[in-house]
Amino acid sequence: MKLQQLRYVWEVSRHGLNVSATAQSLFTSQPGISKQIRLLEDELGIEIFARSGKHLTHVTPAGQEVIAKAGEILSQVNNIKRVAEEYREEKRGQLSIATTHTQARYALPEVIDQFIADYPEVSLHMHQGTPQQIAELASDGQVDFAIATEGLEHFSDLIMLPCYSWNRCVVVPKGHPLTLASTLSLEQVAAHRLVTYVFGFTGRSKLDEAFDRAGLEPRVVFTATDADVIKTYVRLGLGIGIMARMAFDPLQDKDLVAIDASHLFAPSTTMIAFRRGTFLRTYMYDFMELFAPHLTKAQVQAAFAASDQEAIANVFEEVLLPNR
Amino acid sequence: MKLQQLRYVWEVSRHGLNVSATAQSLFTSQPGISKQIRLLEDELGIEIFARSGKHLTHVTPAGQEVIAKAGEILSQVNNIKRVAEEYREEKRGQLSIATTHTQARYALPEVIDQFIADYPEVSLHMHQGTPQQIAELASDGQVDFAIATEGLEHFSDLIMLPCYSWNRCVVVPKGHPLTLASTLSLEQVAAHRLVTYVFGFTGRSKLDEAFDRAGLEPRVVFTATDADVIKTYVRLGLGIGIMARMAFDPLQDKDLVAIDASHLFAPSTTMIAFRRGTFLRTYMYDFMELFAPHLTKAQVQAAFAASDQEAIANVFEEVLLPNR
DNA sequence: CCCCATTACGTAGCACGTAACAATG
DNA sequence: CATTGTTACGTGCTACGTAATGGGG
Repeated sequence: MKLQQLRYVWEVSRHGLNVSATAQSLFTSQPGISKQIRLLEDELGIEIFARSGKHLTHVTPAGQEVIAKAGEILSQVNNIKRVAEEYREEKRGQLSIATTHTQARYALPEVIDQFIADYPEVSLHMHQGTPQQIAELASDGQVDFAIATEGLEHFSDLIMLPCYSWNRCVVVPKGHPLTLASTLSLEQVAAHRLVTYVFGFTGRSKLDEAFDRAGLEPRVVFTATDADVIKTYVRLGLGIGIMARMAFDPLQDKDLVAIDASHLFAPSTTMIAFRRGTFLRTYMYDFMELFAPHLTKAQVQAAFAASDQEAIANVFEEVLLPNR
Repeated sequence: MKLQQLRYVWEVSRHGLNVSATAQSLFTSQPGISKQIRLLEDELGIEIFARSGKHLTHVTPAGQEVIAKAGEILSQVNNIKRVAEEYREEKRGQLSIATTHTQARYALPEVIDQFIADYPEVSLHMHQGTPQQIAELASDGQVDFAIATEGLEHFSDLIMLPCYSWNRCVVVPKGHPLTLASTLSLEQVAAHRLVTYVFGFTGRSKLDEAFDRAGLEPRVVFTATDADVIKTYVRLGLGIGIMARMAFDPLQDKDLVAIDASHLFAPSTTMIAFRRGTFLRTYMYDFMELFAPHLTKAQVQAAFAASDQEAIANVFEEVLLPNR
């Protein structure tokens, strides 16, 4: 059994059982892969892939298990490489983060600014996408961290840690009637046409819940995946905006007014997630701590040891007060 | 990075950093191992072993982590081989069990008898030793199962499952004054000289606890690691025996009398343990179920998923009533 | 008929063994 | 001086690439 054989099997399975495509992506020849897989199958005495004539049709049950374990092995191989990097050059390496617009635009800039000051030799890669895509990237090991508020729950191989809690504000043009109200009520909000996040983005679900519970049916006339677009359409008079409070910039948004709405909606918690069982570099721990000061190396490693999300939640019980 | 390189590093570390000895045990040449380790170190850019002149003195911190991960990988490689065996020939393979005299002599025979009837093609290996040795064998992956009543607790990479609870009897020669007592009391027992298990064997600790709690100081005049020796010395009149009830054989021990003592001591629970993260063959699950009928495949896999021993204990709460 | 996997074959690289060497306790 | 790890060197195996072959949809 060779590591390459395991890698080939794993990659072929990842490429939809297309050996030619796999060969291209690995910059090698396709007969080479075919042969190595055959050799592995011969050595093990089982078929990993079922073939009909000259096509791979599906993965056998035995193959499923072999591939899963091969994945584990390849992941550990990566960990070994990382350990080596860590000891060889502590302050050099790569950091790949996948996140949503909201985080990238409003939460991360100062963190990243500090980080590149601390680690000028670490090359940083940011991927932006939907919460779904973000979670998949982290789960596949293509990025080190996923940062998002929603959509990370359904990946059992991700460890999710709470970073900060936040709430919403209602955004209206200057002089809008709502600015006269002393305290905002859900009914007042529901009376207007709304511009807010697309479902599945940036805590949108908490919003729907609140209206639901109050028996109100909000007239959402426009949805976007980020606050910049929301603000743009509020300016156009399409409706009032509901968005993350941190996305309101008093300097740039002088023509708008943000009205606190934290008493109307349940707070959302932004999470950072990474693959269970991966070795984290020192600078990765430091990045987390920069982003969420309670995520010290010791705390994170405690969460590592915890088996499920419930146990992790217990570890961080007290730090989830809304602060933005 | 090659699997062999990882294997070499792992084995050298297991052999006390003696490359020559490692080479012998692996039936290969020692320059070969030296070279491959060097190549791995070069590829990773770190030293795994610290050298003084021509001797390996100790493992570097980086090496510690690399070796740990290499161990994981080798264990997964083994799992892959097992998966293949499982699908290739479900009813053939090996089963290695490490256990104590008590289990081997009194609890296992009928189980093994049934097992070899069910799986004539599985070659069975029994290792006998102290609870300590047993746990180490299982923890190193040298045996599939460890079966014992004590000494398995301190190995965090072992999953322990409760098999059955049992209690003790007092064994005396026929006609001994204690046979006249209606119900035995601790005081009565403590009045005699005792022959029982060595500390750390077969639930000895529960015995000491009971006397301690009653403020009694038993006169233990002889200790042995197994009941056969205990019975022998009871026959010699050295004292009265306290041992597992199941170790009294009404047929062979006609010259002795067993007096139930389950009301005097807390019950002990015999456990079966195996390494976390190893693939178990179908016949291994079946063996466990033969030994302890509540250990069905589903139950065992539930325990697999549980993170710690507490969680496992919860799974099996109700099956721990003394029954032997 | 195109796409794709397998078979055939030649080559370059490398793992491993033997032998000689060096350093340590 | 015995033990142990490293260097040197030769060889046989094998992984991989190119080219040719064969099956399926």
